[in-house]
Amino acid sequence: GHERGDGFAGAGAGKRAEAPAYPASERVMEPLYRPEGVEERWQRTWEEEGHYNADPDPKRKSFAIAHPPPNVTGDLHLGHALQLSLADTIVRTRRMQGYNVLFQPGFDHAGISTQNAVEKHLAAQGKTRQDLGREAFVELVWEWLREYGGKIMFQFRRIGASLDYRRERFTMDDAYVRAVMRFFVHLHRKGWIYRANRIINWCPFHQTALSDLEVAHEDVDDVLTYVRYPLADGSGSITIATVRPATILADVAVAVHPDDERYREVIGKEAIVPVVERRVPVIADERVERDFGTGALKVTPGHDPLDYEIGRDHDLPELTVIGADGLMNDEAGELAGLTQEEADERVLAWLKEHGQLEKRESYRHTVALCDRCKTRIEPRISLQWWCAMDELKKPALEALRAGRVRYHPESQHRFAVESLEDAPDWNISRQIWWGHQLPVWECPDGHLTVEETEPEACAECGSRELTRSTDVLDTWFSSALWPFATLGWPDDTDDLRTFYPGDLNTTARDIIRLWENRMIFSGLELMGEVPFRDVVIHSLVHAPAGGRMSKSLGTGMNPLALIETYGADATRYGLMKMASSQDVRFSEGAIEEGRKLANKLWNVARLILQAAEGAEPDERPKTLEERWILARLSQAQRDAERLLGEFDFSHLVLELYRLTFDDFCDWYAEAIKPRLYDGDADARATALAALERLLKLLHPAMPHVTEEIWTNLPARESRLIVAPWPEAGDEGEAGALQRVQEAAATFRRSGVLVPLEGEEERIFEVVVKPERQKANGNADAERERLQGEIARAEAMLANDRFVQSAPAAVVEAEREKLARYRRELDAISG
RNA sequence: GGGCGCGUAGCUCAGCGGGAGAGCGCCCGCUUCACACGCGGGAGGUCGCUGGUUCGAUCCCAGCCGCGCCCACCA
Repeated sequence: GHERGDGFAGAGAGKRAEAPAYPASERVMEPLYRPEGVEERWQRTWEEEGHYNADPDPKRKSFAIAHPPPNVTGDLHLGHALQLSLADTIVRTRRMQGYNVLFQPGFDHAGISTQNAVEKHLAAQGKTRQDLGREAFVELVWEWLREYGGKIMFQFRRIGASLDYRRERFTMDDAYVRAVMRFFVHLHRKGWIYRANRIINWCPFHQTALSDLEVAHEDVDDVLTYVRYPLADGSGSITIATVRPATILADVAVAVHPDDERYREVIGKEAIVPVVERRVPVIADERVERDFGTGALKVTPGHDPLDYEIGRDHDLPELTVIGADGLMNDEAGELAGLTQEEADERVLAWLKEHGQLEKRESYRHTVALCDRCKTRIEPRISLQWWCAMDELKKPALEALRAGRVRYHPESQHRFAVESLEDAPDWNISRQIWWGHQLPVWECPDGHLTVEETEPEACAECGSRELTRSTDVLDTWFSSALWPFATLGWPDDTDDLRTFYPGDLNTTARDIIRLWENRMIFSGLELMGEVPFRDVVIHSLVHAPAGGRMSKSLGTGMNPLALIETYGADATRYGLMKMASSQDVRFSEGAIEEGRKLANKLWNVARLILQAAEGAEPDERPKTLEERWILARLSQAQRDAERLLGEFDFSHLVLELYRLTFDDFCDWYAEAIKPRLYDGDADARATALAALERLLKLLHPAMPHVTEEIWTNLPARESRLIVAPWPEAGDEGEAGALQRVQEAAATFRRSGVLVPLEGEEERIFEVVVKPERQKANGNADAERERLQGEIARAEAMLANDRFVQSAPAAVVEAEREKLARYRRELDAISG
């Protein structure tokens, strides 16, 4: 019963509208490029014309990205926007290169996270989920999804992400639920899913078990209490240190390190636990830290993970004095019903009264918190479902080690491998209300039957009185299936055959263990192949002042607001520019830069289009600057392809900026201006061809402005979004490129004309502006600089050790530099 | 405690063995028909610190100092 969100009014999924009427002639190209309206129009048009659609086609090579499904309750944040920008840039390039591209959208039900959001909302009305009851609560969550799901897809569309929105999937869709059930049953039949009573992370607020990965850690100021435990034989006492006096009631031993000289005599004796006056053994265990506190540890297997381990190994009983709600339970005797803090006070009072409180000191340490609600985690022994990892992770590790999945940057690869190697069995059951209920049925005799759908009778005793487990699955259990459950698995579908395995996954570092590794092992187990070849770990964008961006801290930033101000193209550009190292501070300037690039493109297009009315593009260069710009475009294309292959988006975008500003506008456009004004047909034709190439290169990163310009080009019957990516260009004019670039560099530095040997000098005549001539006034300073350079180069070349040991090319380059400096100096002086 | 990453111009960041860079900001000059959201010019840096390797180090190595993120059962 999930109604799909519809981002645009009237832009129904898959509805194909008539081609929109935006004839070029009716469009006025104003001097200032304004993205408002333009972007939405193209987003709608592309979608309506079906350019985002991915349909199985055996004749074409396919390219697929299953985009990470966001949490339905969340707003689009900068991380999403960045992720979408990166992936969409690749996707659009592949589409132009002729691939049958699937960019898969959808949502994650995000179990505890969603439940937490809805509970917060209820709390604001003074209600709890218990007030509603499970059924009504789950219905309320669905209502939320209907409200927010559409919002998020609207935001995805608004950044220009070319996802196939017809294929929107949700991890709670009926078909998806079926896949999740199949996965559970599959693993259970293999014997890899089992039920066990162990100490787990328990959130007293959500009243559920959590996996280790859902636990956050935080430093807090606490108090370390030193407590004397008398020895039963009256031979003295042993002092332990604890931050949780209330748990003393559940102590079952005191442990010391076997090699600790101080306690040699005590091992094997009995100590008397305060308050409850229980006699417990003093045991030796190597896991006790001699340097901490007194070196003696109170052992409380019921309430501490380490103590639990020690207790198991020493066959100690497991006592429990704290209940599921975090309050003291009936076992705590007269403290029952108290909060832990209250119980702490009572225990401390008892200790003081009996002279067993040695001292208290302030102590800063890290505590475990529920990642969602920040409630202190209560380690608790509890019966939960587990997924054994030993067999499951083997093929995944093999695939990672063999490079069948590669992480970018490579440094993350080792982390992925190591964290998978270390992955312990996975606690997959949760006691929350929102999620996939376990496909486990219990009869009155306690037999469990595991089936994908409700069985008629207990598999063991035939009883027909079956109750379904109320536990739900860890949300990542279902996310693990995303790359293929979205394509119809467990059925054998055309979609699966066409688009699985996919190519790429983009994600942040903190998701590697939660998601990436799990998609890899489940893909291998169920599909027999890894779900993607490459994983791009993108930057984490921090607040401008540093630190995490977070709505609760007030340091969040809404990408939609940026899009409103700067446009989606500029926002995409800016985010990619920022995506350099692993953590990066948000800089609005980067987005402003993107806006200027869009405006620059717009204006150089105006120049060419105004002058080239009626011309046809012709990519046959006649002059030096034409040969040069076409070679330069080819070079830029090669660089762009390489950078995309390396997933180096920040350099890609830098390269596009330089290409546009420095080379296309400042040099090429300036150079051809006089010919353009003169009505030179060749100049117009080549300019149109060059502009087309430029637009194609820029389209994946900045789709809207480029498409908008494209429609204004003469005789454009196809959309830029599906225009063929240029053939790897001819760079035969690399010589011209180098000559012009060199001259350009020289020219810029010195403001002096340097004639090109054997070339027309016209290019410089046309480029020269009055201001540049004036720059000659600066010749003294320039002369001085050149003289310095010459002296430096001469000294270097006079250094025998340099000449003999430096690579020949380096020495040669230095000679050339010296010659050039001398030429330049002559030019100024001469 | 472990892992990853970062300290380069006022700010955000490129560069990572042979001339210290970009964008923004700042200063100067330009409203001539693509763009003043522009163009040209300029100031501004012991490239975190200390050692080492090298003919030569911002770049490689080691050690410090500072910062961020992730992980971690010292109660």
